[in-house]
Amino acid sequence: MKHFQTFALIEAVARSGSMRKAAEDMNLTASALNRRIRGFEAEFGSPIFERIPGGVRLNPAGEMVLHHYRMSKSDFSRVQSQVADLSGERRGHVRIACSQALLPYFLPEQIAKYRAEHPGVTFTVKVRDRAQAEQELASYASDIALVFEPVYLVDFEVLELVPQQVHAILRSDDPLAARKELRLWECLDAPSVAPDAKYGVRHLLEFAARRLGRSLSPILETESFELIRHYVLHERAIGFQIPIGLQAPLDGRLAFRPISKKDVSPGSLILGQLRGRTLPVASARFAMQLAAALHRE
Amino acid sequence: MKHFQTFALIEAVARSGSMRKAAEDMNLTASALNRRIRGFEAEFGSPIFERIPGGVRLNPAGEMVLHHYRMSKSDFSRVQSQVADLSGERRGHVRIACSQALLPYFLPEQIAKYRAEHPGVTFTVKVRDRAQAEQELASYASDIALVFEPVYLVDFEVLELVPQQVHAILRSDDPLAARKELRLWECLDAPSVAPDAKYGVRHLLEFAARRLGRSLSPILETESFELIRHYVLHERAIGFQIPIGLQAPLDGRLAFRPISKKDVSPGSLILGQLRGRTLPVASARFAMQLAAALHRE
DNA sequence: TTTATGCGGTGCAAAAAATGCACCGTACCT
DNA sequence: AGGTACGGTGCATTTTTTGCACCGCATAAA
Repeated sequence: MKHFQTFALIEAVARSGSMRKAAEDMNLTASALNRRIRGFEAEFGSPIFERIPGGVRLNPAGEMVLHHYRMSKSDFSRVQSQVADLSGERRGHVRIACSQALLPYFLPEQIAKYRAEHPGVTFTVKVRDRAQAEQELASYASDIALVFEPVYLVDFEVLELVPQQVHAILRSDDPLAARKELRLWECLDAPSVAPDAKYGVRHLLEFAARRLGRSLSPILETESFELIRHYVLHERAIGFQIPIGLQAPLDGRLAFRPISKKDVSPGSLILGQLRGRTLPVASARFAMQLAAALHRE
Repeated sequence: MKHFQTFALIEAVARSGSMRKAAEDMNLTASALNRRIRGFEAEFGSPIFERIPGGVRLNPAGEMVLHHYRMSKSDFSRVQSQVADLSGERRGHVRIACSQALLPYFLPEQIAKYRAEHPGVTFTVKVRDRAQAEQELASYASDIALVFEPVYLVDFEVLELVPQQVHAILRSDDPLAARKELRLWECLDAPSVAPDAKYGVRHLLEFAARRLGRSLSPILETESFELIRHYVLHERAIGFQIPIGLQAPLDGRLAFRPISKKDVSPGSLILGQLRGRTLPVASARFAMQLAAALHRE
């Protein structure tokens, strides 16, 4: 939208820390950009950038301005979306920040389902860890978040919460695969393939292991859940993941077994939005669909 | 602010119901205005005005756009005010909607007191009845409201509440003036001068009279509290008012006596703002001063 | 029914605003 | 000391906005 143009320029400058770089990003010359910034500052009544050697940086006033911009922009697009909705168009764009575990099965299925009913709606999916996901909401960069074991929960409004028990991922020919449920110490005895420390699954495991006086010493530690799933096919090892990210492949070479609740307490997969915010129609409806689907999980 | 210009034009058109009139108000030609409106509608994706014979009218989409604008504008000026504040300037503008009773003594004193400390702050005072005052807040036309016995209280956040007993206004030579406190039936026997039905004082009196099986039959009914105060000097009659709007004139010709709480229950004088809104610095500080002053009443 | 008035909308030329280019002074880094 | 990259500015150029004149249309008065 045109009336936000100056703010968009400000945001670009803030992001790149340099007027010239921002000017290039936004397809105009540094001089024009410079004048717009200075024009805004004059009109606003106070500088919003601190001029530092090598570039510029937002000052506190600028931070406030930028926050105002992001709020306004998001509210405006909400209005736009609601208007489109009441004219029966069912258009819109949904921005989601989610944990990795939702990528292989849950989200693609849900998005496809939604788009089957509303082909005019488009999606942006950002993969974020639990801390970043909340940041995404707070800066109005995403509309809804779907994360496992979020951390702060400030300004985070829970729309749906579903407990997820940590599961072990192992080869189906592994002796342990014969069991219905595994105990944690059984898993700790085997070589393990674990997600990075920033993930909720790892956190739950470490906590539970410490309670047993043991510790997790993975032979492979990674940020990629996909790598975990595939690695256990190549070496006898145990991976960990929550069930929503798991689905038995057709060839039957992998098995998933829950770890006993006596050892590892279930974590929460949480669907949420920024507290107090009114979402655009498409996002709100999609969030409702997600909530219903999670409820059935 | 320049980036709100198009919205300001939209607001002007909505207010006057005509592009040509609005164009004149905003000092540009109808053609330019027309193009800006159409340009906005195109960019927005939907018409916001309904073209009717004789002019235009906002459609529901337009209502939403206008509401977004008023919110954004108010938030932007809050940011501006906070920035000015943190640079130590103490500038700003406070917009108040209040009941008539506050005009003679309370508000002028409070405003003068505030301006003595912060000469850079200016004020707008709108006199509104209790229903209109809440409307003022909801449309972001005023920052704070100070009203007697507000009606709806939806989206109205109470900052301070002070009970006010209805007082009778009479000539000091009236026999009843000898009493410390009056009973309602005494007042009903005398000719009365009452505020209009939309005011809280009248409402409380009617309610109390009905409880006694009596009714108020004023010889003079008016919207002007000032007229009430002055009329009782000319004919033996009883006026009604809350004490915050009363202060004995120097010549001692008027007397004010509370009506017994046994007959008329006290009403509430309420200071409030729009629920959930963050006020500009000056308004917030002035509201705090008002709250403190009311607390002492 | 005719006429008159006022409305929104449009083509075109003039005015205003934003932009691009070339250049300045300055602070930092090598 | 020299090189580089930064923000800022004067001026010609381009883009956008505006004003004027005018159209078609609907309502209201003659």
